Amino acid sequence: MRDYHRSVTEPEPVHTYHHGDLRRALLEAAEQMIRESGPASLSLREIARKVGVSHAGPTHHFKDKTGLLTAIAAEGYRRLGESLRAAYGSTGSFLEVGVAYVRFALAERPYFEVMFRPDMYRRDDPEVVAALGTVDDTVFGAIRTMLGPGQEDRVQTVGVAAWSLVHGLAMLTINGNLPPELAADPEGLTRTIGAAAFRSPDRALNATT
Amino acid sequence: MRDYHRSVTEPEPVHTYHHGDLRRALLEAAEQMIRESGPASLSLREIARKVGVSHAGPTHHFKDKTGLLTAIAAEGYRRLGESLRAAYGSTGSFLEVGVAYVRFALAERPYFEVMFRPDMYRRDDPEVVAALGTVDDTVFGAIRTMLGPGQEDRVQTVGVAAWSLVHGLAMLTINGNLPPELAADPEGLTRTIGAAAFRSPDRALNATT
DNA sequence: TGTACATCAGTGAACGCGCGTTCACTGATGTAC
DNA sequence: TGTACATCAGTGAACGCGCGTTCACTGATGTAC
Repeated sequence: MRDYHRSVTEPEPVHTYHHGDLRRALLEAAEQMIRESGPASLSLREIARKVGVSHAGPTHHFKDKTGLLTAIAAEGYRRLGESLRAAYGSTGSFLEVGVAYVRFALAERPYFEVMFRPDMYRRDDPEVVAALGTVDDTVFGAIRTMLGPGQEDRVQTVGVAAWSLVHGLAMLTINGNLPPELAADPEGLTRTIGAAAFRSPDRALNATT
Repeated sequence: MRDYHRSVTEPEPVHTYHHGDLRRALLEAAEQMIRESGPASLSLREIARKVGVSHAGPTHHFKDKTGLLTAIAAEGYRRLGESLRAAYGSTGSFLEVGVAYVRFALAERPYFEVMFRPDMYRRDDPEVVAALGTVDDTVFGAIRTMLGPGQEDRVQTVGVAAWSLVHGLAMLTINGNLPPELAADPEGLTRTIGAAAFRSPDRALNATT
């Protein structure tokens, strides 16, 4: 249960016996189906069909449909946490954490979409809560470092501002609300507007002086 | 068709005859049902039931379910446009346009949620396109005024940055991702982070100088 | 003012569908001895 | 090494459900004369 995602990179373990790795296969099929048609039209029976298993099979690995979506959300938060941590670790830049957020939203769109449809899964699931905590730790750690000491009262506000900016940009890009020439380079766009808001006071996004 | 929304404020026209104003009644029922349980679980039959009409009734006013959702999206963009225009008209402040955006998202949440679920309605519907155009005109007009002449190349970037910020904030608030103490005052929060990013270069959201 | 008629909003039965979930089951696996 | 048994992953039939859409219809309305 806790390492099916790591084993994604391992060689397929030859489908002898019952199925071998149904749980992971179901999650991967679900991810692909969400990528193609969004999470709304997802059906347990169709996932089972795609994997080539009886439609009652999924029950043994996920209590019900919500259970499967909860597993997807948890995995999504885990991957997001890893992406953000890796970005911060390799660049030390808070801006690049934001860029990684947008990159994740677009590359792992199926996860991202489920994660932010809280009515679709159990938000109080322990794995979800734990993975979310990891994301928070990374982000707020980066903010505290960026702000320096004595700025604790600004941490939360800066966090929400940054999160809003990249989350909004990701959503608008995914939903096709942006002009094509901007949507074509989401990471560059993130750097442009992120830097304007968070990096250079003298070039902030305004004109009132 | 084109004025059912204006008549919302008029006295109920006594339900004699067939129904009188089924179209508007259906839209209002839909709005209320979305407010209670989100747009995903919306069903035409349930709307008809709620209004007290045969389940085949809606067909005469909306070709199909997508048609009804398209009408809701169009109405949503119309109302959003009015809200933003009113905010700008009465304050002349671009920041207050952003505040009005967030206010709209929370107060008219059913519309907002449908508007940004493009898979649920026909985005190329003429009414939708027209209403969207009005919104754009208002926003970009405000930006151009704020930036002043000779800044045409920054208009689009500033627009996307501002939109991302308020859209992200609205989504995160709606989805319950923000700490309760911040979510309690979304307008104040919008002013705080909006002003930081767009108003005072010397107080931008950073600390790297 | 009165009659005939066209319009069209709303009806109700019927269609076919795919869904999530339950349940008794089968049969391959791994383990105890 | 071999046998008996417990485990549990996956099966397939059955359930009951609500849905969107179609269709021939009814009956109230408004209009033409």
